[in-house]
Amino acid sequence: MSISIERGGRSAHVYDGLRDQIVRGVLAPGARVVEQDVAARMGVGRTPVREALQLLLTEGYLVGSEGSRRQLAVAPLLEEDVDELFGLIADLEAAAVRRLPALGDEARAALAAGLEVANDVFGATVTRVPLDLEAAFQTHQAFHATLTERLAGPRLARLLDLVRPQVDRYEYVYGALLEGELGVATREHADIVAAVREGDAERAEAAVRHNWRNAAERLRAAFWREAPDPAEA
Amino acid sequence: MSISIERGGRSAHVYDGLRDQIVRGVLAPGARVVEQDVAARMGVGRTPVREALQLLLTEGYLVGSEGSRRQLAVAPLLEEDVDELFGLIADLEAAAVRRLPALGDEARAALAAGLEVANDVFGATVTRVPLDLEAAFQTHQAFHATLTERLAGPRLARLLDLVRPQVDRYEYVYGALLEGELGVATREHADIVAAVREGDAERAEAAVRHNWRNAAERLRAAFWREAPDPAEA
DNA sequence: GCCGCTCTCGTTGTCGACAATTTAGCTCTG
DNA sequence: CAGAGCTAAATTGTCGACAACGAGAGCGGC
Repeated sequence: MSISIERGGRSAHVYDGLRDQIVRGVLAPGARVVEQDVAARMGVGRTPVREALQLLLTEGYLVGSEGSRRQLAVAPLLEEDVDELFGLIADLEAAAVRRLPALGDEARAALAAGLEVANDVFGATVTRVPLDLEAAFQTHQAFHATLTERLAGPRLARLLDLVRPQVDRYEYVYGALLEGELGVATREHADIVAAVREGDAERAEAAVRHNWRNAAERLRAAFWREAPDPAEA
Repeated sequence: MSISIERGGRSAHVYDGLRDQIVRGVLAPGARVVEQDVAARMGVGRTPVREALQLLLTEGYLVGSEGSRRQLAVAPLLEEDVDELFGLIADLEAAAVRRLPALGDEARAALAAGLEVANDVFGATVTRVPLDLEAAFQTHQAFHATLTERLAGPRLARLLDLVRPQVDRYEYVYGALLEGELGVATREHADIVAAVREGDAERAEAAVRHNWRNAAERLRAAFWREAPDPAEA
């Protein structure tokens, strides 16, 4: 799914479990995270936990209290971060899409086809009632993963892996509020697919930016509507 | 040299020491890094070393051999990475500069003034003979740090901190080869300063991209001239 | 009753030891 | 002499223990 530590050690297991719980809100923003508790809960020693925790800290899922002694807590979701975060992911995906001309013709066609399938799956998921939020979340992730996985070089892919799950946190927590508006996202995705198919990098980049800007707008509207001051740890 | 020194833990000490040695080429690309060796050399246990190593791994200074067991080595400097890396730092700085209008008038003036000073210091350093490579390296870092430190939000600043030192590796190793061409960089910086002073975000962004594109070009020329195949771990 | 102090507990930082697994060298055989 | 198998060293993953530091509760003084 994401960066993941690959080697099937306990570190990776702890990391995956904690990250999942954070993204999905099981571990609430602001909740304290204690090494020993996690170790006991996961059935491992403190060393793998420590390793996973450090990774989660550098990736921004956890924040450490200032001081020589780090006190870890789940990073809060702040409205003022939405702009920067969504602007960032837009810039990064735009950078990936800009490399569209570097792809060969048949590779580009394959990419467009893959994107179309991914968007169809996403569209089918979000129109089903009742909405399966988890499925919508995953199929949406799949679309954007498909978009960049063959366009981004290793460094850019790293940054995308770093930023995207943080965006996912916002999308997941507020996904339920956006229920009626997910069809719009499908149409925006279709614009991206069309631009990719034609190999028009400039238009594709614009479509990507448009998509993320609107996503941020939708999200902020939901913020304001539901939770004027959500988590101010 | 960075702000990060005083957060006293042995972890930080090991991290700073190793990163410095990698950026400055003391630890050659491809060199293996063994926990116990580092621990013995730094006079600490393996735990802080392990922590520092993991950080250096996630930041891309080290690469791990594929397999269940991670074998760490200093990441190689490859010519084909130059494009992506410099394109990435250009995108990120451009994203920061794009927020220029969000700054107030007096803050913008202060930024322009600070940049001018930084560029003057850099210019004075690179025209001195013989060239003090270390000083040139640091004053160049200082200019770009000044440019983004008040424009970038925390997330963007994180990504910049992540990418910039990797660019620095290339600049440091090949800085000696660029000796005669550093004056050009000073002029490119002056363009950035002028655009910032006038608050012209678009022109500033273009100047930033121009600067990095040229830097990549200069670097690649040096690569090709001196080392057709430098470090292929 | 409120404020400050102390003391205990909680939590993290660090280390050494042990186990597992890979790697490299060595020997034996064809 | 070459190759395969085996053994030993090297290196990493993991754990439990100990020490240091901070936080919060309880206590005493004002």
